[in-house]
Amino acid sequence: MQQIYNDKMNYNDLSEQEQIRRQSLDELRKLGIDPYPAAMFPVNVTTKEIASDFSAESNNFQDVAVAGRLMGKRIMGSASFAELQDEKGRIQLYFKRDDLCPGDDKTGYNTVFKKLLDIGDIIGVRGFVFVTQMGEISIHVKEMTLLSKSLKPLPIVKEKDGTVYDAVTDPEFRYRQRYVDLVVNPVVRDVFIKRTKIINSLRELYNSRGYLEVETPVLQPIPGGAAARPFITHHNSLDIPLYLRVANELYLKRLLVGGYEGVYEFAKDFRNEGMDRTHNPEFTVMEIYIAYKDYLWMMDFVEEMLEKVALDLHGTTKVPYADTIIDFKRPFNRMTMAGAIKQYTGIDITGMNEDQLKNACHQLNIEIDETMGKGKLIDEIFGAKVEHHLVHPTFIMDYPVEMSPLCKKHRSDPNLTERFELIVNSKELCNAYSELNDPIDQRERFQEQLRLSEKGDDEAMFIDQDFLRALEYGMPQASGLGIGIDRLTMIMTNQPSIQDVLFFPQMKPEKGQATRDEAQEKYIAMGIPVEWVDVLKKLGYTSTDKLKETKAGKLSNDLNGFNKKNKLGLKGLSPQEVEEWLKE
RNA sequence: GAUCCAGUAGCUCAGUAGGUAGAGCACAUCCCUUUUAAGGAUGGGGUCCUGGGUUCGAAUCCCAGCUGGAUCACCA
Repeated sequence: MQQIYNDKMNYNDLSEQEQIRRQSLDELRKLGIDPYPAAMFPVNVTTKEIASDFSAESNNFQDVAVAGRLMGKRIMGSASFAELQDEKGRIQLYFKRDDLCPGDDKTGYNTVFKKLLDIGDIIGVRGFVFVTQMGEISIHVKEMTLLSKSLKPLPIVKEKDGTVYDAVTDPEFRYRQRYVDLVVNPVVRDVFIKRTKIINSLRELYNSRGYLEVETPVLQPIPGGAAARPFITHHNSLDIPLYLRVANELYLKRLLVGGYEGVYEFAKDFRNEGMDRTHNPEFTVMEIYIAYKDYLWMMDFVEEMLEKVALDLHGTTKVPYADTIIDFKRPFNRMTMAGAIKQYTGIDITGMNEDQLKNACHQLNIEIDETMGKGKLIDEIFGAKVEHHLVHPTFIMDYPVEMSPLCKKHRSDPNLTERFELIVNSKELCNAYSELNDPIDQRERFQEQLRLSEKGDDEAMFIDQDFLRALEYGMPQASGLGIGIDRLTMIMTNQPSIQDVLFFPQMKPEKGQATRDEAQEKYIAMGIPVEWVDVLKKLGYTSTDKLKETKAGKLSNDLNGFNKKNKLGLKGLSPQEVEEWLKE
């Protein structure tokens, strides 16, 4: 045991169950069994294939090899049943002592399987498939190989007739240790399979149209394409600040200038803003730009893609979400921004100037501040009074020009832009434009953003001179679209929180290891032997500063007492030794 | 950022007139020897989130903090 733990403190820190598993590990090695063998295990079938294709009549699957995690063990003397879980599902294993160990030596069953194998261990088995008296398809195991020993006990989740017992539900546990969540909550694994299916479904559609999947920079000198606060970083050899992208729009449009007629990217974007049920600092957006199209064409295309995703995933356009069913059957509802506001507030904002809009906000009890321009005021009204009504897919079109600096002016009203958002479940799911390709207009819009920025809007866009230069060479008319993939996944998989569709949602760092290791060096620098550092921390001397305020006599007493009480077996300390530590 | 709720065994959770910390599953030992979340018996396992305070005595009451969740604000 000592060889496994270079440090006895750590061993004592382990729970009883963890200590027992480490002892089992030791005993396995003594029996000549490598708990982490290198050789491949030749799996020839999955549990799902057996479950769906086995029939007693055809007597198939008579030499199967499956591998997975041991999820349950029921020992009945010389016979045992166990549950094996692989990626696709679970199957029952049947062990019979004399079949597993045909000779005189029954160690393989009595010791290895019954005693040294734990729930959570990864094993491979060979055998034949049969049906038990209870009617359960099972594998009669003739050979078993330990593939990877598990040292931490898994939470035990059991299920009977669709009722789950003791399910792991603590969100913090689930998000921080997603690997455990995935093992014990198969539904969670399924959500992420669906997420990939959604992305594949969209990609198939785009590729079938001949659009090109591309990659553009994540590190950008100017974070353009969206109004959002960026993360900032620094490049050492160039010695310049770089920003993590908030959007990839401006780069994809440069590619239209370059002559590609349809480009798309599934992009991770980063925004240094609040976190909640629908916002994570990094998130995935699909952006696509198609030359010679306009936003009206794009609306039809969005309907086509979302209907396809729903059908590919569910086989129907009707998708259950929370208490309702969202129907992605086309066509979707279409309203203009002004029309929607008029419908839900009775106020017609058409043609209003900034003061009139501020009045309207007062009238509607909407809080505003001095930094807000026309665009932001209208958006406030929409957000406060309209958005929450829009549960089923609804296009909101023709946004005011002030809030859409990258969008072409409306062909029949210069105060509006050719822009739409698709609102589903009261949240923006898609955003699309007839892209602005007039370089002079674009320059003026950027300058307007600059004025907003000077007014105090910290999300206003920067001027990207290279982008303007690209537009001056000429960009074809085009329509562009962004879809929030995380939110789309939430809706399509009926998940209430963005954290449920991200494998590793952003969390506050766990306190512990990292800081502890850093501090350990400080203790050692004081001349304290490594083996005493953990003892000090256990006694509450969590910083070296705290330590220096303590008298050497008391300290050596405390340390020696702890050593004795916990039978650590460390060599006792003299007060003189301890005094040396505290000297500077 | 504001308000509310939660934090007790590996997991799910009980536990207040303040008075020695509990259950189920898991784990260990023994018995049983073809089970279906669960065969039987016995047993081990706890920083009751952390730090203060009140008290003879705090898981429990008070204050502060940490972590998470919910709602709101912010997030075109």
